[in-house]
Amino acid sequence: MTSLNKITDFRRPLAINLANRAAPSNCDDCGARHHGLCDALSDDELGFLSRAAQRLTLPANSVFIEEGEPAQYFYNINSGNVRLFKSLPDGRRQITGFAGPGYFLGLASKDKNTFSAETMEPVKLCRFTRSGIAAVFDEFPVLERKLLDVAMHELVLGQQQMLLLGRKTALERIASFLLSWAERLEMCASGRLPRPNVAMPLPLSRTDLADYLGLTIETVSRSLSQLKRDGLIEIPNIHEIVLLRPQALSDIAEAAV
Amino acid sequence: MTSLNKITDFRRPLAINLANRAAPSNCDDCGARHHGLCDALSDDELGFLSRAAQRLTLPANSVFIEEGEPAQYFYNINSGNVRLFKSLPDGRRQITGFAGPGYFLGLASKDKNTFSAETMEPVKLCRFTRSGIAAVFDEFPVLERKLLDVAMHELVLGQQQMLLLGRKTALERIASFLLSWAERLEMCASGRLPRPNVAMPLPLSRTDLADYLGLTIETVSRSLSQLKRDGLIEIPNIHEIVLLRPQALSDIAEAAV
DNA sequence: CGTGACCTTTGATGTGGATCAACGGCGAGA
DNA sequence: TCTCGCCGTTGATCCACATCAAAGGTCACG
Repeated sequence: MTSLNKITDFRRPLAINLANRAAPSNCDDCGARHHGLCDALSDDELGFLSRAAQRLTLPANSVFIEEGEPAQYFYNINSGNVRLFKSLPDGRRQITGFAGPGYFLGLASKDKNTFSAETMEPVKLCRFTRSGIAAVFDEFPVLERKLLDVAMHELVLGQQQMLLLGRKTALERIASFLLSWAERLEMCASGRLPRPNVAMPLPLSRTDLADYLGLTIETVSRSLSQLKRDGLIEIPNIHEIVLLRPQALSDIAEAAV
Repeated sequence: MTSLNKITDFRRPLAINLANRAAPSNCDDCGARHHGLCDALSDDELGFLSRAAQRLTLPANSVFIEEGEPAQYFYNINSGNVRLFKSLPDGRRQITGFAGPGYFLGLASKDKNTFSAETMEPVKLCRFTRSGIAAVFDEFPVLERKLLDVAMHELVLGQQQMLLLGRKTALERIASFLLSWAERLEMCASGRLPRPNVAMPLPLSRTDLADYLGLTIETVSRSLSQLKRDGLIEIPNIHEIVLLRPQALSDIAEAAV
């Protein structure tokens, strides 16, 4: 058995992502509470799942799902983060979401992939064949109910992002993003605003941020600088942000009048 | 039995919409092929469904799902079209999709509605309670597989729209929209480009178009005029458009280099 | 057939964010 | 420690689209 074929241990977070952002999930290392399918699965079910996948390790910045290519596999991320995006021929890029440990990728593609996925750091993931994942669903119909829930949550997030991209100003986009990122990291007290004065890890380059928010890196940088000038955030270093006044950020994000 | 409680005849198109645009579907009048759940349902199943809904008739321009309100009901549209949208407090609006006969609405909302829905013309629809729709799912698990398929298609459409809103120019947005609308109306030869020189009904105001594409009505009007000037489309009247050169439109929409 | 309300189109002007350009900070590698 | 390359920041300028304004078009209604 080669390393590529090593059986996956599925007793790890198994949240679902169906092409996009998904329910919050963290890797074994971080200690945070996990969400997703694993909550619903028995040991037997986990064992069954584990017989259907291959484990792979990918270096940083490798594109393992390419838009337009035949959709052969489904992936479950074990560690590391990936960006999901669509591109235009002239190089313009729109990041449609980020996927971290526990997310599923590729389920939305019927025939050809409709988006690309690229690792942002070294990534470990499990690969399912089409028939493998179908067998999993046949065996555990409960998965489908769960998946449907997550897919519908994805639709809600997609609508939020459409409002952001279609109608919000640069500053509103940045404020909205900071709050939604805090929510994704479960830094919000019971679904409300994030707690202030806590350093929030932000493992995204300015380029990623710009391509996610439909802006340029210069505008992203300027908007962050303005929020810093106005005392709403602090930027101790490039990969951390401290939210000083979450309520003020929320007022900007939602264009409170 | 009041008219509101009249039993629905579910022997009509029953495609699914989960908050957004959905798989193509047309009403009984139009004669086009229908997609969706009805393909998968027996007469018994349709009968079961019919006992779970109320039928309602709404006038034009009535908002029957309001963002932020408690999510009590699910709806299945029988006739007429509705717009789905999110708003900001200052009145900016983003239409996230349109739903026509056969579409389901409200499934994505867990607690509060995350979007609003407004009729664009007089609309007949069926209303399900939360427990009613749950019973339907318990009775016919096949529905869930179908719903999952449709939800995933919705995610794909959502990603397309994010690319449009985040990275495309006004002209590219209009061209993309015209092609996707033709696709929705099933005017495309086997999933390819729409047939040229056929009048395409376009029952949207310029305002709706602008709010869907993240533009202003003036920019929409100017872009359509330019396409007309360049000989790519004709506009016989405000509610019809003829695509003269679909390939050229596609080149613009996809920013072919 | 006239009136008025509303929508669309077109033109003139304004502006938010893109583009172009220069500089600075930081980590890798010799 | 120096240098190089890559990012991120900041400033100057530009431009695509928004905003402001006005003139048709269309349709309902008396």
